[in-house]
Amino acid sequence: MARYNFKEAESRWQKTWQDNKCFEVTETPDLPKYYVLEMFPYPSGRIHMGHVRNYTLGDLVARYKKARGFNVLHPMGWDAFGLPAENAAIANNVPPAEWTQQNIATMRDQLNSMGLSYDWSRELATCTPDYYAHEQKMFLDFIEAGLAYRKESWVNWDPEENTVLANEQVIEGRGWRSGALVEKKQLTQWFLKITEYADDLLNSIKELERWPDRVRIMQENWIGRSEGMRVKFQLTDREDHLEVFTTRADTLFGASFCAISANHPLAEQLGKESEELADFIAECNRLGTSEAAIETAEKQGFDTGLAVMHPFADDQTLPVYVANFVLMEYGTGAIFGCPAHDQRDLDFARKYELPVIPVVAPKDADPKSFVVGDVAFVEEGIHINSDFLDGTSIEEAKPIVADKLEALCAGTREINYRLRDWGISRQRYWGCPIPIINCENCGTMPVPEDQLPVELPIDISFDQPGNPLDHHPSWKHVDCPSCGKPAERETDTFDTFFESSWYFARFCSPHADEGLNKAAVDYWLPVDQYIGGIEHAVLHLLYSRFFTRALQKCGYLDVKEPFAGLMTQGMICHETYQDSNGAWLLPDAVVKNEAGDLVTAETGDPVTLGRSEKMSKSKKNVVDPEIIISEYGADTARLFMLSDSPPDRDLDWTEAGIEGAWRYINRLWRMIDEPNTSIGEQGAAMPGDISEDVEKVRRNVHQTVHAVSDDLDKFHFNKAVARIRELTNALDGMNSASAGASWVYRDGMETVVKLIAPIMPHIAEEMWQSLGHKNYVIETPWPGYDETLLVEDTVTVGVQVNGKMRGTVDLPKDCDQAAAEDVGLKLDTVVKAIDGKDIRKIIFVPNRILNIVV
RNA sequence: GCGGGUGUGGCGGAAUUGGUAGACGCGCUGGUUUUAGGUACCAGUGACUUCGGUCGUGAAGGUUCAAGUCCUUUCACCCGCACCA
Repeated sequence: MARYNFKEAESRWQKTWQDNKCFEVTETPDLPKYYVLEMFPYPSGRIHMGHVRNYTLGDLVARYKKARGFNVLHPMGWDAFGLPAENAAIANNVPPAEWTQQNIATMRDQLNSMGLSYDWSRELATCTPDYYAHEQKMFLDFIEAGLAYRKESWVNWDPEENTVLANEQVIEGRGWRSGALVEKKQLTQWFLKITEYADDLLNSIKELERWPDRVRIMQENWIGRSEGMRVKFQLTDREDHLEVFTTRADTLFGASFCAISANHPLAEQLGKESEELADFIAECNRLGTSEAAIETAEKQGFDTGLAVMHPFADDQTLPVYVANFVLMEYGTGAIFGCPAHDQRDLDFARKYELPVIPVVAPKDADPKSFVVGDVAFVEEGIHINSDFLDGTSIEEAKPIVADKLEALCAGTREINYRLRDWGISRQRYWGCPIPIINCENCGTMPVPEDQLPVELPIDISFDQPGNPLDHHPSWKHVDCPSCGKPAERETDTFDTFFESSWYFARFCSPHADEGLNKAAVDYWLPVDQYIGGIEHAVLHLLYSRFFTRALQKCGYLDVKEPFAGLMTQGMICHETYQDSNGAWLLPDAVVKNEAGDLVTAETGDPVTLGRSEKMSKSKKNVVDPEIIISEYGADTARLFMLSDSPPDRDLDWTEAGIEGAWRYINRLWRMIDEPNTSIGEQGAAMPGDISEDVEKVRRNVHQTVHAVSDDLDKFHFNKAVARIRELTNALDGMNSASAGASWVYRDGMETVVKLIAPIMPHIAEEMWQSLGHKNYVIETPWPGYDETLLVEDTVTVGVQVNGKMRGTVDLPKDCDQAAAEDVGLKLDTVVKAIDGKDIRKIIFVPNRILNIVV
């Protein structure tokens, strides 16, 4: 028997597809289009299992839709700007451009070895001027359209390296390389006005019907629309007042303090007068800029000594604190604290011994005795201790307070968003230069269009800390485009989310001089199916949605939503291993000894098995896809990726699972190479005499096509695989010599080949050829099915007594209750369970269940 | 802290609208062929059992003739949080 030679076959088919340009497409208006896109990778060096899963999913969809007659656009490119290239440059002294290009070359080869159906003629890399030139133009158009502006904003600052740090570079409040305490520092940066679209982005989420609910909810929460009040608190002994945003103005009578952010103008002003306060502010600024760090830090405050008047009671004053949990970015950067009904405020009040006055009590509670302990009362209730609000519910109270505050000119209704404008300036080298020139006389000048692109210089050095663009000898020195006097280029670059916010559009016309060719973009967009990691649920996807709107406003394209369908895949997990010293071990370094215990391959020392976790370099629980592909082939890897877990769930990588996939592929091959039933002639008519058993298999073929099509449409890929396996089990088990069997076997095998083609394209082509076909599977349409063969004429119905299963009966389909009772009541097990008791009721659900209640 | 998600045999997972829990695969057990081998094939495989049955979908309640599925409470784990991509 000839074993299936995957190595030879896979590279041969990959070459065939490429040589024949099988996946290159053009706009064809009379064909239905389908744009399937996987999130393009950052060229980190080698592909990892997450990529393999992502691209296998995309390829399956692309090939399936092609078989169903769509004109499928399926491109691939490289998200090539980013921090790792700079880190590599510093660590290994390789220029980022070179490092990136090498990685792209390696990863392109790796992707090709997976047999993915990409139109490589559309490949792009975001680090090439040919790509980023267009986004510089877009940015200038955004400024023109009022969608981009400059303002001061906070960054993580490493005082030792004199450099800005990313959140991931801040480890426990210290710089990852220097170990210096990180500070917050203010810089002037560019922002895109995503908040201008806050309502539109929020409302349109409803229309994204083919997006997972959880992503939609996450985006809704991220935008965080809240209706509330901006309330004025008059400062005592001062002219000015404090403005506070709140969604719970109804709890104003329970206010016991006000707190402002350490970065609030008032805090800064007071900090100049008090050294102690300045120290406290500095301490807050060491917390880092991430929301998680701020919210989880212990609540701390500093009493400014100032007080404000309660808007409803002149005689009542509240102390004003500077607090580390108040964010300047949200609302007005100031809050009023109502400890009884907000846990953070309560923690704070207990710490600083501030009064806790309950103003909402549960319906059945006694207003006089109701107290709040260490848990804030945040549920629905009735107002107490609240003057004119007493007795009202929260929802009733809100408009009453709002009217009152507005009447007193002490507050206004306001809608606030958690969403902040998108800061796009990065103090980094390896990114797209921001096309701006700063002139002492003329100010901030856009680079004139005829001077675009502003190219990133390649001759840079990382010898000194900070941004290489800043210390490049000549790059930043230019003449002002307006007055001609010496000026300086902006040395910041764009956030790399900038590139990924429009690449899906560039793929439609990857070589167009104008960037986005209107006709091409109109034809292909939106992306019909976008596939990628759940980790991008908010930022990348929200930025892209905003960017598309901005591009629409500037006349680049005519769609509002870039991605009509979205599928988010789960992560790849693997068991973890540690040696006796607690050091992590690669799966390769672990073997089973004779006793069946896990030991290190090298020394035989015992190994501790940890639970399966997301594959990560730090825990070494990684498997290199390249090794898997060379050992088992791309089809095996692809099959395994689709077999067990549904796409949106985490997937456990196991050696045994891969072996199972590999065995199945060999079995498929054997079913053509050494079939149990002889394979009927190609194109022969169906013989008239087909035995009952064989007819059953024939039905199975049609039922499988129906079920698999349905599963693929719903992205239930693991179920589709299971159903195909069931059909192959049936075909393999036929083992008959009749003419009818041979005909059904060929029909079945041809169907199997077509069904597996999107999953295991190489062996599908190979089998197709072995079945005597001269064309390619990728050119054949998806199989159809005969409706009349889908329904069985008998069904198995469960028989229960008092809801407990007691047996099953085979009944003609759609038979009536009397017929079912006839058989069901005679079952031994049923008779026994009834035990002579009176039958009170019989419930019958046709074709499903017969339940006898006694 | 806030937000989101997951939980079913030894394991990954199936299970239309509430209607035969465990499809398909992995692993394991026994057997056959005798394969140099991780191959192939057949049978079995939720737990307990006095072999009559009984119990089983993270836990505890509830609704129902009937609950993995609906409701309430609760536990555990995972992910995101704006300069990683």
